[in-house]
Amino acid sequence: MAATSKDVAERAGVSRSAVSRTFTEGASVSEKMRRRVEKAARELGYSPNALASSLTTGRTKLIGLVSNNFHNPIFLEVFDLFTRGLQDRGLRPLLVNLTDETDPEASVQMLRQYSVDGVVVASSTLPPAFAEAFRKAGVPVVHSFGRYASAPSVHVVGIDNKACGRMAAQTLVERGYTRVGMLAGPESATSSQDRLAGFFEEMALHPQVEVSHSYAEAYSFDAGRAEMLRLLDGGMQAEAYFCGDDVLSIGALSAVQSRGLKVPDEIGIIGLNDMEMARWESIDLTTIRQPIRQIVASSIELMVAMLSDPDRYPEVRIFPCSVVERGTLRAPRSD
Amino acid sequence: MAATSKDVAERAGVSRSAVSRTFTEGASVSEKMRRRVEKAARELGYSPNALASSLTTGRTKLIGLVSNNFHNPIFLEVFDLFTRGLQDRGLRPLLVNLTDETDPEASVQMLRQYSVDGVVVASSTLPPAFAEAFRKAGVPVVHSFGRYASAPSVHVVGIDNKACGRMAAQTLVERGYTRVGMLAGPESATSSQDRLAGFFEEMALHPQVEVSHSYAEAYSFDAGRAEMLRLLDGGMQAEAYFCGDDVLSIGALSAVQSRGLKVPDEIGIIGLNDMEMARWESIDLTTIRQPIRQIVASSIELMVAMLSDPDRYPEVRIFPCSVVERGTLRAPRSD
DNA sequence: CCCAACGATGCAACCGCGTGCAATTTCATT
DNA sequence: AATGAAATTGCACGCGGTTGCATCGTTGGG
Repeated sequence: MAATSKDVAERAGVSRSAVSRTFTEGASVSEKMRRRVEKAARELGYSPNALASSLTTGRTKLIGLVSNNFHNPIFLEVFDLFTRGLQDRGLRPLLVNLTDETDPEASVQMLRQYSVDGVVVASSTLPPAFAEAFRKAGVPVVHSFGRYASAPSVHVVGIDNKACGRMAAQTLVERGYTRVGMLAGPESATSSQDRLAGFFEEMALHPQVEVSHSYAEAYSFDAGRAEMLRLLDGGMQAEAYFCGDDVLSIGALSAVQSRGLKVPDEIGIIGLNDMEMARWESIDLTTIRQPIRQIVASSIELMVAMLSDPDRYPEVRIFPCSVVERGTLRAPRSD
Repeated sequence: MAATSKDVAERAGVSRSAVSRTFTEGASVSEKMRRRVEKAARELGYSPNALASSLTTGRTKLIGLVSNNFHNPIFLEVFDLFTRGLQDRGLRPLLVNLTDETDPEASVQMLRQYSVDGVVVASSTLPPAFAEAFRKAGVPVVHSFGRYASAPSVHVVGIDNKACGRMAAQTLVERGYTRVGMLAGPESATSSQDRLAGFFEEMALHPQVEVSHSYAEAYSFDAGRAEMLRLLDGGMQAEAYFCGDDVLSIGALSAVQSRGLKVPDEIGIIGLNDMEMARWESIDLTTIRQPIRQIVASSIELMVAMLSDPDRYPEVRIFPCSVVERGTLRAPRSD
């Protein structure tokens, strides 16, 4: 169906090498030859087969984009940023949706079969071991939104989740809350574990504060709402909650509202992410801002750097987060 | 780096053909040979290079998944469903984000360069011509959420947007509204155009109703909110609005709330999609349900069918929509 | 016991392209 | 105009697999 370099060569009356060279950056071709080949190519609607060429060059420009967060709206933006950023650099994202049923090992093998040049794991819930599996297979990998580790074996770009947990704790303490809780994401998610650890670590410095915690089943509105309803109806209500993610916060707010409680007077909420919805007047969520754009941009930079130097020394890039004050926490004590 | 069939062949003391055959479904290999090859393959961590084999088989199992709706949360679910559905059938989605800056023609060429077996265009806003460009290039294509056409040149799976517009109109008429408006999505989107056309068509049968319309800049919360604010502050307020999509509806609701108006007493809203948020108690949106799962599942079925019969006669699959009654429209007149 | 038929295997060509190398052309220089 | 260097071109091989065809060993039926 599609024209090959042979067809073009014949039509232009030159060798296949010549065709290949006119379509190869920096190859030695005379101006006359190039024009001749390009004319023939145009007439035949030819464009080189990227896969065939990858066989000899060893580069496919395919990047595996693997994630399991297909329910958190924040990841739509993440996918948007990743796909655009990769496209802008001539790279093609091969999307992998890692559900609970899919075998992680199979995904690794699949991406190797397709000879991807690199893999970016975009997930705040997958364990480091997953990204490491790619590294072991010799594939450049960067884990975005991954777990911070002091001695990483793969590139990690994200935030310091523990520090965020502490930050949330400090904020609640400053506001004078004395009975607080953390409504974390799924227990298996590394981000949940770390945020929770930081939260408790900081709270340990404030023994006057009573601390509790529980887990939502997923990073989703519904899970946040369900868990908050359970807490409220169980009569275990704290004065304020740190929710592990904005989606949980917003779900929780809906639950609070359903039970007729006033925010922030009767119950306080602080989230994490600063997703677009957090700004809505009807929500007005106090939250900790995670710099998504920077994380994605930095991940892509790192990936591009690894393509030219696959053995680049593993690096951790942590971006600072900060509290965005809105209306779901009461004002700081002015004592 | 990675082992090749030659390596495996040498190690097992057989020919490369034998290796190829043990990894090819339905090839003639003795049980003894297969075991021998599999052992060597296991020891070397070999798995066949999908790209190299595609060179001779002509199939890559790559499917271009192109969209430009990276801001409507509904599409996160769409991507989730598509990626999982494709994966389950051994197909790999190559994701293409079609922004305003990217040249559509370049995308077509790019996907051809990667020899994708097929393309699914998942977009409610792209014109039919875009999908047709793939067809012209000889690539199987199905346009999901595309424009209904009586004489399609490509496969289209989706809903009858005009009928939805009429359905919304009827619903408002039944509720006794006499001054209504449509808050449509971007003017260039085919779905906007068709929903609007249907809306006006139906309203033409009810001359007692005063009808107006305007466009949001995008299918997004913010755009819906902004446009509704403009309408309210311009004093052009109707009694009820049909919003072209739930995200617009929810943005509009936020605007209505900001201006201190009561829903549904002072202003009514009906949306389209029935996204998860529409069910939230704090939103409780009356809307028209679009059967996303069915549309995606059907699109994938169609794509798979086209892979074995590329010249399959173009087909349009339209799924019925229905009104989901919640709390943002007043009760029907009981006259 | 012989021969036909069939399944298993290897050989070699090919898929579409890149690239080292040698041959050839071009061009500036003397 | 002759000469040497530099630029251009083509040849042939290889990238990792697949597959038609010929060969070879088995098996089964007469």
